[in-house]
Amino acid sequence: MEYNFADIEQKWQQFWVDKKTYHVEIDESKPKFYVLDMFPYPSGAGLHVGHPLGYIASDIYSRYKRHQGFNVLHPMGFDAFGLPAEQYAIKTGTHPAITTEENIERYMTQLNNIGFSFDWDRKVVTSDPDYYKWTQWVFTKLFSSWYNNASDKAEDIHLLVQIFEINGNIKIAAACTQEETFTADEWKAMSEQEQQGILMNYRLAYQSHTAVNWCPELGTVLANDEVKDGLSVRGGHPVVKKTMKQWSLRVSAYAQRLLDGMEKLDWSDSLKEMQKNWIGKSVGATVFFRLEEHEEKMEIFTTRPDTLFGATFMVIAPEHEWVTMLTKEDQKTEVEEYVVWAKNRSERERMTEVKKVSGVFTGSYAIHPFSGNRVPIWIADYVLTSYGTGAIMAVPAHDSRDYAFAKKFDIPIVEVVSGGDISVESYDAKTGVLVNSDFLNGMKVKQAVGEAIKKLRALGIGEKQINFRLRDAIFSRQRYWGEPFPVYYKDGMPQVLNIKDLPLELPAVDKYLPTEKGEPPLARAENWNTKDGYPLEVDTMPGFAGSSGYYLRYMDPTNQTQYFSPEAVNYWQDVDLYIGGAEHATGHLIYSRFWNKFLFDLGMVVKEEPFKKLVNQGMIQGRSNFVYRIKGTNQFVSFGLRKEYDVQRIHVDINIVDNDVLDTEAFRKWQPEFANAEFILEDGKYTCGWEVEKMSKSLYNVQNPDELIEKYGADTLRLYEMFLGPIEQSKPWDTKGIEGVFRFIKKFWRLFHKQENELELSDAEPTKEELKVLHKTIKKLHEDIERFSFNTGVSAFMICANELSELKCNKRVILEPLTVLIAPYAPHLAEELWQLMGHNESIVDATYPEFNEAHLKESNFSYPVSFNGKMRFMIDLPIDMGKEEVEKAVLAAEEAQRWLEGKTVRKIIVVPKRIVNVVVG
RNA sequence: GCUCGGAUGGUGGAAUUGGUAGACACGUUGGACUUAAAAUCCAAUGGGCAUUGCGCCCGUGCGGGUUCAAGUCCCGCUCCGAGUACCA
Repeated sequence: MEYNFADIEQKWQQFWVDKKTYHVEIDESKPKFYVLDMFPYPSGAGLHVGHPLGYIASDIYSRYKRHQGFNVLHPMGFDAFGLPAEQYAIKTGTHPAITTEENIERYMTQLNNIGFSFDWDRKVVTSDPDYYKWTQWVFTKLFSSWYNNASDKAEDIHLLVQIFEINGNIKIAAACTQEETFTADEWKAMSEQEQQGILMNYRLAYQSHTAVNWCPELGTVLANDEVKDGLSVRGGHPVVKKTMKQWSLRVSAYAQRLLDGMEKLDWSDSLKEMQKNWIGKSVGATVFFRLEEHEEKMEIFTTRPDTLFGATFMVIAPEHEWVTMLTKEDQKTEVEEYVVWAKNRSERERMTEVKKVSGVFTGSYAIHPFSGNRVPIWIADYVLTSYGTGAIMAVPAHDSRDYAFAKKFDIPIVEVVSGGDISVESYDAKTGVLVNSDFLNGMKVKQAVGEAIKKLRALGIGEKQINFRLRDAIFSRQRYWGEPFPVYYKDGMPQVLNIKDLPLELPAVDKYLPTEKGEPPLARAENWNTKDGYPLEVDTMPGFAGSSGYYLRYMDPTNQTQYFSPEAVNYWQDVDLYIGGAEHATGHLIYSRFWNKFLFDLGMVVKEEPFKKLVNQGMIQGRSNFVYRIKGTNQFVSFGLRKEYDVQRIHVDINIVDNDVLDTEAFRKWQPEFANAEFILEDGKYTCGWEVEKMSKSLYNVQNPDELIEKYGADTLRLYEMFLGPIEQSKPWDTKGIEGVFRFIKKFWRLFHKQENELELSDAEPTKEELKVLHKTIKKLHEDIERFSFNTGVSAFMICANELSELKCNKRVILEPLTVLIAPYAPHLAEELWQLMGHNESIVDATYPEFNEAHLKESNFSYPVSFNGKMRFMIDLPIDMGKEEVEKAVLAAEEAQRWLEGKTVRKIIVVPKRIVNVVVG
């Protein structure tokens, strides 16, 4: 008798395709439920065991919701633009579209082997012109919109032009990079060119000269979230700052809404925290300082206006536009040297040498707005151009960075908030009483902040101000394999294409490399112009362009005239459950929310937030194995004996290690250099060492799901991935536990079968005991699935199967509901059993078994009895017994006597249906 | 540095509201079945002491505390992971 998973799984996967079991359509008669996975980038390496983890969880949840009568949208697609395919193209000349297509095929096969309930009719591929048409279309909308801070939403750029024509930009409250003001008359007097130039400062998709993260190795610009520790996230190449003309998205306009929107979301605290930090709201004041020898006033931003009297110097960034203006003749050489040095430092150096204090005095002074004192102006690279105004007032007594700087350059440190000891270190806390601060003296920090701002406002030299760390997203990439911008240049000014000219398809190029002049690969394309001969943009969009709105396209994936129809979005609304990795916290998940809010402002989507609930699956780490070679020899010593020799630890392929025991023959064949390896064994075995590391090819610890499916079947893989541990936790992959799940599946199968693998079910009435087992399981599974505790869910199935085996229960009334219960977890197994039990329809729409409390009713409860908090014995008592009787029964119990002997009972705690604790002394 | 997680047997983990710590598995050991292997089944399995039976003591990273009762709550540490990094 054997459970033949290979045939059964094959059979049902085919059945699902033939019957279109997972195809969904709008169905007004049912409530909708939208379960989304973060779609993968189809890499050449195929799936490893870590990828499907989240997909399995979401698949279980989708199937569960379907059993409960929901119309479930559970699509899958591919984030298909990206660097690896392009790098491969550069090496081999193969068009990235071809590589991508092949990889997608492979991914789909692998995914289908796991038995997912995706509706492939809704597949979305970001590199497909049918799809990126709409990415381009949204870009044109962003280009034609500005952000009105008064109405707090995006509006059409024509409305802005109308306002300019009436009032100029004087009264406008907009998210913009425009600094100069102009009147209506001035606006009207401008040339078309000039007007377009001004509008660019308001558009939500805009072009500007900005300092960008340039990665020479990749030959492209990267967004902030694509750079970590001064290196590119993809590839780990160095990144430098460079000023270039680039497209950006004005994400910062939405900073406050992105922050506010999170409150209602059912996301993990850690993820919300990450986004909050990334958005980085800080409330403070903007203050203008007069300059001693110039008309201009220097604007600074501070979160501590209360400490104004402690400002003993000012600092501007080395890139600040006033560096030359403020530099005095005798400081010139020094300043120039410093600025050159600071600019040439790589981002990486600048980051790793944070503690190194450097700077130079300009020779100029500002005038303190309250005291009238002269305040020296310094240049230092700890002040960044990109945040605030690129200039600060330095309060060394209450800011650790200013403190370090003042100490190094011997600048006075004046305490203005009491509470610390500024002779030792700065006192940064926002508690204490103001001193040395004229009219602020005696106030608490919070009050002083308010009073200082009041005074600044009265003097007309300052204002309350909110700043965000969130930067606009740089949207240009100097690469080939991305969406072309729907943009052409007319007299040097960018214009967007009309929807009828979309999609603008990627042109053919002879090589996937920059041109000799250093232009991006698209510049190689022949006749890369509009029909009218205007040159097209040669940059392409970044990876996050296509992934920002893909969840919307799933709702109506084949629509040729619209991004998605109003009917579709009104029905599917938003994503109810989104499962994916936390690594997208500051990238995709911010961009997507921005994208959605923009479309919400346009009235196209119905929910302001796209992802109601979000679950982060933890990473699956690798478990590496090691062998120990005695240095300079070809002798390998077993783990336990390694300390007796001078050894070198070497990674060994986990596929030739079983339960940490090395297959020495396989090892000799593994790599030529080990062909003559000799082994020093322990107990006749070679035991390997192990360690949890990243899952990576180079560490020989990659587990491929295909091999496991071949050996154990998809249902076992599904259950095992869930059984491994909590979904949100990172955990090492260790194959040895899979046997236990495999045994469980076979055991489950055996409940329904007799020796010859022949179905044998009894139609007898179930016993009380059997009903209890079933209903206990129903209850447990319901609770576990709702709190995404899939590991305990699987163990509940195991307990159930163990108990039913013990009871030798093969009754239909028990096993039939159980089959439905397990269907979301092990769909192939469930379908087969369901059919064997005589059903002609797929199990996917079978009604989920209902929990009946009555079956769990007990007449007795087995009380654990503790003495002074230590559990000593159990006592069986009627469940409805009153506290006092319980007390009596416990004290009278035979087992209790030895604990009571010679002691006085001080207190008895009885918690009904929980515990009894007797306090003796 | 800051923010957020986490630490429970040989291993993965369970304990949902403060109430029997170690569910469920893996592994290990012993046994049954078998010519043998596989598969399956049974038993033991946190540490220590006692094994003449009942048993007893210790035990959830460390040190304190609250409580009849703490893995769970509070205070102070240590270590590990993730995010972030001169954000004024």
